Amino acid sequence: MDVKTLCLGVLSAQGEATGYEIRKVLKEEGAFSHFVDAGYGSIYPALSKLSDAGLVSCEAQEQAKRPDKKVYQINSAGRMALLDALLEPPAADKFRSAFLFALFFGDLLPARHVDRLIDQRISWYRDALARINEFDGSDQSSGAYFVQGFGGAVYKAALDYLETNKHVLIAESLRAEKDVA
Amino acid sequence: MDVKTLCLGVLSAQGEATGYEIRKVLKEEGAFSHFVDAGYGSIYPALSKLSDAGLVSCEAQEQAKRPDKKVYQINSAGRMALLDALLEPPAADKFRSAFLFALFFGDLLPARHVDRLIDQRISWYRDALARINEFDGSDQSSGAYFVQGFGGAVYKAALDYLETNKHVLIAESLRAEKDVA
DNA sequence: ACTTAATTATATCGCTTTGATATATTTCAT
DNA sequence: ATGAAATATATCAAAGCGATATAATTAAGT
Repeated sequence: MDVKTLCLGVLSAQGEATGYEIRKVLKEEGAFSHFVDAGYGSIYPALSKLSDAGLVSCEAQEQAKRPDKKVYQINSAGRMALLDALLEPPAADKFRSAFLFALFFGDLLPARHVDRLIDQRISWYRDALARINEFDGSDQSSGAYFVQGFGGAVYKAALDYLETNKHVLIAESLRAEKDVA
Repeated sequence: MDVKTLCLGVLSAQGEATGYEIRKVLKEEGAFSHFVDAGYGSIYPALSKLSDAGLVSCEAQEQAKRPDKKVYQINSAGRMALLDALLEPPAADKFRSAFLFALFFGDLLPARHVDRLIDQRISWYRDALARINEFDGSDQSSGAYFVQGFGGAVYKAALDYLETNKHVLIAESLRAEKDVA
């Protein structure tokens, strides 16, 4: 997904925003953070290009002794460009997990390490689930609500699986360690 | 996740392989394809670097009228490097979905389009689920089995959610379209 | 009251990855 | 026999990533 489109989406949903604020929505506590990602290195150039293309307006507020604060806002041409992008066939979902890659080789690793890895991931998923359920559904668009529900369902399945099956893998891992000794 | 580590992992699990074969395991029907991804543009340079660093051996088989076929094999230094990499704290899981991003703005899109998007994603998840369940658990390591189970659980949750909640979103979308007309 | 840490905010830069493309042969199906 | 798909390596521009620099402001800890 093109970062320009992501920026247009955020500006469309949130009204005006700075690059800094856009990154927060895409990467940190924001509603989009669960399924997109973009850092400063792509957001700032994207906003410049959008501004050059006339898809957003940029109001530079002068500030004493620090760089101008640039507040961006989507315009009607930008809204059309966003729609065009949304109507194109979306790229395949992409899931990457260094955690699962490591667990795949769990047999080579100390049981203690595997145990810690899974525990950390369990608490990560717990946090993510809590974070996604924070949003109140009532004031959202039906699309946003649907997406939130999807995320919740997937997180819950991942969490349940880890909690239910953790001990099986650990037991196996401990058994393998004893065999070596 | 560094592509060099991914290559070491595949070579460790599969024995000897060419760059072409490694890509298949990481990207297409392979066991790793569900949670990692790498193209030729990163695999070939990674294999060269690994070879330079003495972590894999490379047997170049001369072939008439086409470039040498380079068969790589992990060695003991490579196995140690893999272990080192696996013991490091794994990067956070990353999930990206242009599909969910589009659905977030479902209210702006024609109901027919939303309908088609969801149907496509349902059949994608059905395929993925079938593909992941193809593997027979009996001959796998316990780590691989655990990872396979995780993938299956998550795919199933995603599929169930889409099938159960699709009609709600579509109904809402159709209602919105009538309101405009 | 004082200092430390976190937050706000923009920007750059090297490195890696991506996605597409080029090339050339063999194998399989029609 | 002809076209399509698979095998296999390689390169390249464009994009993105992660880390870092800068600098002021605000919140928190002691």
